[in-house]
Amino acid sequence: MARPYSYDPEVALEAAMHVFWRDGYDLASLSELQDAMGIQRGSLYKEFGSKKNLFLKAFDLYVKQFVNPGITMLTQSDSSGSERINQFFKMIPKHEMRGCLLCNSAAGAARTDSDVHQVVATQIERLRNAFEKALIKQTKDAKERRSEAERLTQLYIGKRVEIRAEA
Amino acid sequence: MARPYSYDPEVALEAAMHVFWRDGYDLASLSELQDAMGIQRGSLYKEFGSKKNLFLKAFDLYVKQFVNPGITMLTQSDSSGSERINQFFKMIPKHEMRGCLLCNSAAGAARTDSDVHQVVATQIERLRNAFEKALIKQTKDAKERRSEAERLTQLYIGKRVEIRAEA
DNA sequence: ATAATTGTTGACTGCTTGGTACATAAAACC
DNA sequence: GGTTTTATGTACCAAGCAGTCAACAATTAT
Repeated sequence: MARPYSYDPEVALEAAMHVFWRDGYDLASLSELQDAMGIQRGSLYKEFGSKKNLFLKAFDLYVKQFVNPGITMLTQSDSSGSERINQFFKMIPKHEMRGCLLCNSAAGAARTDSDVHQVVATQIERLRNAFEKALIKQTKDAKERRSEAERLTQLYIGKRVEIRAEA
Repeated sequence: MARPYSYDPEVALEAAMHVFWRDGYDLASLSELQDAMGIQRGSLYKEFGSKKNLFLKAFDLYVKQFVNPGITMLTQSDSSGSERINQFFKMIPKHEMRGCLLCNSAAGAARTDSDVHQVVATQIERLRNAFEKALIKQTKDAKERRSEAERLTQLYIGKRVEIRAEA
């Protein structure tokens, strides 16, 4: 009963995700976004509402595609916790110029906008909890386990930020 | 033989440093900078040339005021290496919203501009070398020492980025 | 066919940005 | 006191930004 889409919104969203990943929220201009997504500005706003909303949806997609597998790796139980943690850190690409969208956002957009702050904080907390779970057998004391999970989370963020900075 | 300054350039530079520290390079607008520095735009450009140059000078000042003391702490020899490393990490403010200008820049401006990239990379390397020196007695193998210094550097960056993100 | 609905397009708006130009003010030298 | 020198203040500029809007196109229903 109306004109059909000339593009796939999910494909467009994935393209937007990669722009935000590469350039960060602030430096990702709408012109760049619409070029990468292959749509015009009006369509972009009709579908996604605002730049911030587009980012939040792109961030969700990133979580599904890249954060969740890492968390699964840390929390699955078919190998020892320390082995899973090792595996997790080995998975970090050594020359990924884009870094990690979660870490990039923590260092960037999350500071300016409280909605972005919230979703970023939530994912960092998920990661911390995943580390904590992976440590449950080898570190019996709950407080110590928590602080070790915090350290591992910080180490992960630091690695990704540094690799990105030096790339 | 000419009109004297109505302000102290060093005081103004320090004010600029705090703006860059709080807001980051991109979000620090010239309007904010000139307000904080208490000077007008013409004077700012006559004295500092460009926003980037002002940042580079402010960054130098930050290194003198905040990075060098940390490096001294790590490399002075009146206590054991592990004690100095502990001391270094304990020195990190637990609720510093601004984080660390070096780490913030590594995650931000350093990616866009190659001059900024260079000065940031240099300071990160200094920090890494300072950790390495602090480890010299307890870690005999040079390769292992190097990689442990890398880990400590990444942990430091991650801590400061995370503290800033969650503040 | 025609009407109704909804996606598409691209020009347009108002705003902010970093940077510049120029008239003016304040000092020192002669 | 006039000249020179350099800082100050401000109006201005082009470019880029996020976001809007109205004409247009493509489909379905009647």
